[in-house]
Amino acid sequence: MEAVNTKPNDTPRSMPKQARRKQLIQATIKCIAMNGLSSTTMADVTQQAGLSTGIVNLHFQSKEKLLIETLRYISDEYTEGLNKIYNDKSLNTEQKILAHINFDFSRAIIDRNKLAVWFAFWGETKSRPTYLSICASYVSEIANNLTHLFVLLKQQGDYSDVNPDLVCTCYTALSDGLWLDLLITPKGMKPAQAQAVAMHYLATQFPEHFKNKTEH
Amino acid sequence: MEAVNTKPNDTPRSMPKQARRKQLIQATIKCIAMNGLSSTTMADVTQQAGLSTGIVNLHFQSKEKLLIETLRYISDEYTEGLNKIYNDKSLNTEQKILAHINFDFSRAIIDRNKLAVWFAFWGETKSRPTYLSICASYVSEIANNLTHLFVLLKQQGDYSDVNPDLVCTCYTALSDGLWLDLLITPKGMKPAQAQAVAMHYLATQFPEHFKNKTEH
DNA sequence: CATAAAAATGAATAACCATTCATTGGGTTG
DNA sequence: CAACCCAATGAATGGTTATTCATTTTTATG
Repeated sequence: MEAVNTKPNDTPRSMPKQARRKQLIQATIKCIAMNGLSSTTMADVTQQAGLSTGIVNLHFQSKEKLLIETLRYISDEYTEGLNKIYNDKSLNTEQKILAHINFDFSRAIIDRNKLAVWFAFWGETKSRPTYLSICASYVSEIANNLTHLFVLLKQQGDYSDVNPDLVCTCYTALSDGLWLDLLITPKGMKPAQAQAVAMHYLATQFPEHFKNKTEH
Repeated sequence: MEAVNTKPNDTPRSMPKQARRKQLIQATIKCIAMNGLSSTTMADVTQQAGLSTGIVNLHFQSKEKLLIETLRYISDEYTEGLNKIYNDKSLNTEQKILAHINFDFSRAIIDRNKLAVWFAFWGETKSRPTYLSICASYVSEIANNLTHLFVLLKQQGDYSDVNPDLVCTCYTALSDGLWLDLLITPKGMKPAQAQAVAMHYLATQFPEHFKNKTEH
């Protein structure tokens, strides 16, 4: 999913299947951000992609499947970014947690188009088991990895009162809530400020590591 | 909006206008929770309410206006509940903050039907200025009141390092993020647990007041 | 270069959906 | 109880939308 060339300028027929799917998914993200999930039509998506009417059904069979793949796309982008950090042997525990925060509030992630897509799908999870299971699975994957980092960091300081599970739940919820602020009060909440709030919380739990580190 | 009798069993014609509107809004909430905002139709809503086809247009003019009133309804329910706490002269600052948390995770608020509605509308804010302005206004109203409570509490202990604005932002985001957990991982996250996480954060800021208070 | 395979097109279709409005009938008033 | 008012009804309407598939265009093959 990562390495595929997606320049829509290429002669259309020269694009491999996977790239065309990616192009359509990205068009879908733009349409959901611009018009809302509830009034995103197939015509909107194909027009946004600069392609013809039947193209989505050709590549995804149905609108519903396109939407599922769109959710999977942003989920994967998020978890893959984090997994790269978790698996980076050149980083120690503290650095991995810092990288995690940086990633959570990086350009690619807190892009308001994508935030709108996240919330739109979250709003539908109750009625769509498929959406729910995609969300539930990335949530638990990240929770496992992040909790483990907190377990490791706990051993590196005077942190006997710290509960890694609790900190993971709290940090994750906080991060999601800050995303909401970035989405609905873009004037009032800037990315750097949101990141500082997240850092503030981590500093309450791991002061020896994260006090006075709001800029990294 | 509060005191109106809504029993749909009443002889239909006997219900005052306001009550019929409330009935339709509640039917809308149920439909959004059951089918998602994107596939909630006028027919769904009127059927859910047990009324006839044209009823929504009679009372709300259009579907769009029904949706706006539905968002306003859950916003008002939330802010009115909090304002009652803020204005309760029988509570001191600490008790008001405790009541605030209790309210944030009370049955009426964390009902998954309503959570689904919140997230559905949040997902549409980017494309609907009306939704955005409703959300932005309740957010700022609550932030003002809650920040003020933190300012007052700061004076009641050794809290010179506490930043009330930051704590308000952090608590609010945390609370929203915990709502997401309650929505998408209902098996994993229980209301009492979510409330304990919120309390855990407040205890980091106001330990003299909130340590060992996870059950209230 | 001819031919086959694959990808893309877009007009046509059938289903769906929000809205309208002529009609119905319960409630109120004098 | 008659006459009026107005909430409610639901069949009809016109616009929208997802999906299909016969046709066209491009790429790959020998």
